[in-house]
Order: sequence, then structure tokens, then C-alpha cells
Amino acid sequence: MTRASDNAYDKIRSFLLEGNVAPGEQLTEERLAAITGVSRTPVREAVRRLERELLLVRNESNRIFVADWSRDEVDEMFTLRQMLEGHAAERAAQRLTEDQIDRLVAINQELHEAVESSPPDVERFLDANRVFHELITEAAHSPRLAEVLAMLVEQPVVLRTARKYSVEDLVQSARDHDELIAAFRARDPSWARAVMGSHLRRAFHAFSSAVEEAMLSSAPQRAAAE
Amino acid sequence: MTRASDNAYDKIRSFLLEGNVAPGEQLTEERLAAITGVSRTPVREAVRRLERELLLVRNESNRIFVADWSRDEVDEMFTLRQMLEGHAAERAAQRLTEDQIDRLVAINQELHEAVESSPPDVERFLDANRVFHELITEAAHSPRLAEVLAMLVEQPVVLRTARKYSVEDLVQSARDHDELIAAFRARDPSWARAVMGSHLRRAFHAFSSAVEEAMLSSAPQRAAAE
DNA sequence: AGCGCCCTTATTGTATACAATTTGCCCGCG
DNA sequence: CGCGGGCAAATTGTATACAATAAGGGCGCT
Repeated sequence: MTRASDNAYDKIRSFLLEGNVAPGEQLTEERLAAITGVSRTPVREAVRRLERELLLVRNESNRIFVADWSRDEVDEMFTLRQMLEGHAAERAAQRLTEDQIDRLVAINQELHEAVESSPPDVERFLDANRVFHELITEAAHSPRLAEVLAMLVEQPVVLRTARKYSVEDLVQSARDHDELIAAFRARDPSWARAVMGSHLRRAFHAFSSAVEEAMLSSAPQRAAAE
Repeated sequence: MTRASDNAYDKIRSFLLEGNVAPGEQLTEERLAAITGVSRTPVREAVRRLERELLLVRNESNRIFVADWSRDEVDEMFTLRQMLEGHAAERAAQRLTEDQIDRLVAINQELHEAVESSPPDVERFLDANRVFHELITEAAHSPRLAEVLAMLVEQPVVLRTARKYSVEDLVQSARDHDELIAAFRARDPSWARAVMGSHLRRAFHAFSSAVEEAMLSSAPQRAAAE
């Protein structure tokens, strides 16, 4: 792994995920170079990577912007994930070792704890959630599937919104994972696929209501300010 | 569109597709720069793109190699395409305009002609085939889906092997397209998905037998030469 | 002869200067 | 007041030199 460009990638990524810049805002290579402390060359590599993961986009004249996802686009993304992660779960059900299933249990234990603490520790939840899904993708043993999925998950909009999820949403999510584990233990691919499908679809609706909630409280203010 | 790096991308891509280099062979940025006539900087951009499309791969120390797909990997790729293009066909069935369907008919007419000429004009077939699938993907109106599919289609292994397809394979492929068009005219999403599914799965098996055929005739020679 | 270390060479990574392109602004003209 | 041309500034693209790293080969040691 190269030093500077990976470093730049990590820094820019955190920068975006922490919401330091608004969706739609323009960034310049120069500015990113300043932020990351490396020259434009590795920054360009990092930007290409982030483009691929859809965190950054370019306009028709190749200027760089923070990606701004509409509700429909997020819907679309969850639909693709449902299809692909459903497939991954199906394959994982046939391939997971006992050890790996035990690890899933441990990770989901962590996730349960994050949910049940008060207030719920959303960062810890998201972390465990990510690892949980990654392990399943990995166990599917399909490098191309993994690569494609890497493009779709970890979207800033979704992660930022997650902080607004209701406790019930988080609890249900943890329960979905429990059921996924049960499906894996039973070595039942279609069960696994089905659970993954409803899990992700529910996640989309949780996202969707969280956004609407946020809109209701913030939109009037914005309207007044404009 | 930038000049040099797009140019480099096109040239390297043709270079790979024409089979000028063997799968697994190492390439260097320097050599690609010589081939394309530009400096290493735009070559690196082009290489990144080709990596993304899985035509090139890197080893653990970032050296560049021509991708070498195993039969299982091609299987995996077709499975993903089946899932994603099936979804695209489903959406396209609900969204294609009459004009677009007419265009599909025209393209498939071209494809029929390519197949029926003797000997079959495989290049023309592949061209029409690509355009046909692209139009469907586009009509699905799902930018992310399009992006993901772009990573998977147009694999050199598959394109090279296509030259060895039997006439029946090509004819059947054209018939699949006819049926897809019928499904689109009927505005029947599940029909469209199902046809696309069997179309791609059959394509995989055509590929698979073509490869086996080639192995049977060439493997002994290679063994003798070694 | 085999094995491991070191030095050389090949290759990729980074910085930087300059070129090309795009944008935005200002100013003059209708 | 609008609008169009053209200049200046901002931004991305490319070339090149040098740095860092990895591979390969030879040489001595055992």
C-alpha cells in the first residue's frame, strides 16, 4: 500500500463522513491537498477512489463535488444492495465456517450492547454493523461481488442519517442479524437471502422516515432563511 | 473529456481486447506510455480505469498484470450480470419508449444479419450485442446499476472466446433478443427478467463449451512444447 | 551445491512546474 | 438594462525529475 495516497484517501473520507462539507459543495484538488498534507498527485488517486465509491462526483468539466443523493437514489442503492447482499447471504450460508458464525455472534453481541446502552451508541452500532456485513460478503467468496458491493455501501447520507434512527429501528436491526445467524446455522441459503432482503428494505424505510423527520423540523427554517 | 488519458485508455483497451498480450503477463507504466505515446501520468489514470473494469489487476506490490479469469470467475461474473441485467430488463420493460423498442428491433436486425451471413460476422455480432444490452441498461434509468454493470461486461476472455461460438449459439442469442423485445412490447417485467436470465446463463454455457473445445485442441500442443 | 545477504536494476510513487481548459467577471455595445 | 466578447483567475491535465520500494541476480559463505 502506498503511503501518501492511502493516507489522503482516509483523511478525505473521514472529512466527508464527518460531514465537514455539505453535499453538492465543490472541492478542489488544491484544497484537498492542503487538508491531507500531500501533493495533488496522490490526492488525485484518492479522489478517483472516492468517485468510484460514489462519495464524490464530477461535473461535465471534471470539477469535483461532494455527492448529493436524492431519496430515489438512496432507494435505488438499497435495492441494488438487497439484490447483491441477498446473493452474498445465500452463498455465505453455504460457506461460512463454524468459527466465522461464532464471530458473527460476537459482533452482533457488540451491536446489541451498543443499542441497549442509553443513549444508544450509534457510532459503535454502525461500526459493528459494517463489520457484520463485511464478514458475510467475505464469506460469500466472490471477489467481484465484494468489489461491486464496496461501491455501494458506506454512503455518507445514510451514515449521517443513522444518527437519527429511532431505538426501535436499531433494535429491529439487531434482531434481523440474530435471524440471519439462525439462517446461517441452519445452512439455509434461501432463508438467509430472505432475511437479508427484508433487513435491507427495512433499513431503507428507517432511513426514509429519519429523513422526513429531519425535513419537517429543518425545512421551515431553511425556507425562512431564504 | 481529457485528451491524453482517454486516448491512452482507448489504446490500451484495444491492445488488450485484440489479445496482443497474454493474460497474466506483466505490463509496466513505462511500456504502456510508449504504446500510447503519452507520459506516465495519464497512463496511470487509464490503468486505474481498466483495473476498475477488471481488465488489469495488480499484485501485492502494485505491479500491473493482464487479468486472467478462471472459468469459475467467469461463471461468477455471468451470475452477477444475470442478477443485475435481469433487474435492468425488468425496469426497462416499464420504461422503454416505443422509439427505443424500435431501435432495439433495428439493432437486433443487424445482429441477425451478422449471424446469418456466411461465415458469421462475429465482430459485427458483438458490436450489435453490446449496443443492445447497453440500450436496455440505459432504459432502466438507474445510474448506479449502469455503473456497476460497466465493471462487469466487456471482458476480454469472453470477447475473445466469442469468436469460437458455434452458429447455433449465435442464432439462439439473436432469438433470445427477439423474445426480450416481445416481453418489452408486452410491458411484462417478469417475462423480461426471465428471458434475460436464461439468455445470460446460456451465454455462459456457450462460453464454457467454447473454452473446453479450445482446450481440447490446444492443450496437447502446449504440453508437447513444454 | 544450496542458501542467504547485498547490491543493482526495474518499477511504481510523489512533488512540482507548466499547459490546457473552464469559469466568472468586467466592460462596452446595442 | 441585457447581452456578448474577451481577459483574468481558478482549476484540472500533463510532463518530467526525483524518491521510495520491490525484484532479481550474483557472490560468498557454509
